[in-house]
Amino acid sequence: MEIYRTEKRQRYLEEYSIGNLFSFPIEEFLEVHEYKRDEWIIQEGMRPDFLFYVIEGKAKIYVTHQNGKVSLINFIKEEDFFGEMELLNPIYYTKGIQASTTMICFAIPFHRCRAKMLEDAAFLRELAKFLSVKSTQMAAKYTQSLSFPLENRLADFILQTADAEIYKEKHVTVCDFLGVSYRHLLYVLAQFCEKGYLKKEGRHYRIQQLNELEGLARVLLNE
Amino acid sequence: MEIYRTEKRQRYLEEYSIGNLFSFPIEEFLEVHEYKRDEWIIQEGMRPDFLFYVIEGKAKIYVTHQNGKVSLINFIKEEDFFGEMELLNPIYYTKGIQASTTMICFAIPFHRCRAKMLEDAAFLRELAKFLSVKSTQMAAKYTQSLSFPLENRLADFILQTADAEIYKEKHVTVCDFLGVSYRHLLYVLAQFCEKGYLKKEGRHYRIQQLNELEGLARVLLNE
DNA sequence: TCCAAAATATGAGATATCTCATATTATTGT
DNA sequence: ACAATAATATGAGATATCTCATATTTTGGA
Repeated sequence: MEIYRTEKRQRYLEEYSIGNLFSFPIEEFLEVHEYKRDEWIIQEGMRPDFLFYVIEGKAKIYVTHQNGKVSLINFIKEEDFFGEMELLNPIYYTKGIQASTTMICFAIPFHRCRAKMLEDAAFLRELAKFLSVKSTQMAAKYTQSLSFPLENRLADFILQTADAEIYKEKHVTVCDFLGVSYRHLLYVLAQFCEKGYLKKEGRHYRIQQLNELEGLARVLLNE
Repeated sequence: MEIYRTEKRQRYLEEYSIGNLFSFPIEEFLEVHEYKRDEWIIQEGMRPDFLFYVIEGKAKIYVTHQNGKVSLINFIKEEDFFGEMELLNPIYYTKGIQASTTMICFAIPFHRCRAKMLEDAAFLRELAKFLSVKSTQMAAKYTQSLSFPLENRLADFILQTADAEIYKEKHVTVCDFLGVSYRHLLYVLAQFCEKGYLKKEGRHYRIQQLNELEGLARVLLNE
């Protein structure tokens, strides 16, 4: 982890202003943190000292269950907050946050800003909006996972993450995210290839029949 | 649906004050609504005109999927808000809300109060807290549903809903809530009886081995 | 009071998904 | 450059869960 100082910090403050999210001057309190790929930004079970706002990069939210299974709850991306649970709730079991690319965040120290933030309607409105979307998404994911087999959820995931017809997510990550075993994921990917929806090219997959995948993903839609 | 007027309204305003959730005088705007058991308070896909706050009773949040499957997303109980998604988000697919007991709510009309509420730090702080808990709970339910078989989640549900050692939820409701088929729910209940955890008494079940059920439920714990 | 609808119950067979074992192939740190 | 670790791959057998069919019982409303 690296904390940007002086000019470098200043550059980020100017380029990615979040002043509009607050009705008090926030800049002076902002730290700019950089995390490397795979670095743990927040350890599971530990309380962070900052509210974070993502400027660049992606991260993953993990939780470990008693039986040792790990769930990838969600991805965090540009313009998301994290650490907001700990800002609002004195008691909270903190999830682990791991950078999946190099990540640059604004870090707002609780000890200097908690009171101000909790009094600021502009900020709280943004935060409530963010939380309402988050909660809606989780509810959607929850009901989808109960109502549809992997086939549908995987099709959706492939479409969301594919880049120019190439799908190349790590199987291990996808298993944690979609909550299925490695074995089963490979079965369903193999089915997609058999049916001609995908074509395996080395360690990647090329989308061959977009329509079919869209059809499978579409039934999830609604909310 | 019945709207309480004059004295009856006044009685509820006095007995269940929510003035402390706002920093502006809210009382004058509050309507007091009563809904009968099984009545739909909000129709799926329709936008409500009020933010609701539950005084008495319980309700269920439903969503219908394209394949016709219905999911019971969650229960709403005393002191919960609903309609807050529509307050915050101009675009939102509204879930259906159905009273499961007689329900009495404060209804805060959007057209008179939206602006005030969205400027009120005290209210927004409460709302953000409420949403953060909701989102955390959904995340927990999501990962649990992916990581544990029905056995564990049902044990937890039985313990949470049993009243004086008697479990008597409707199977149909439980299926929608836990996202399993009717058939499978009955299988697992039958197993619990075979193992002696439960004893069937007419249409109810009596808890016989609390410890065993707690053991099954405990592995969900964490967050 | 009676009928239709809802809820409960159970069997049989299918399938979605898991666990475990075992190889092979990348990737990473020293 | 090499060894250790992580990721990919595949088979075989188990189990969690679903679908469909069918019967009985309970319940709400005309």
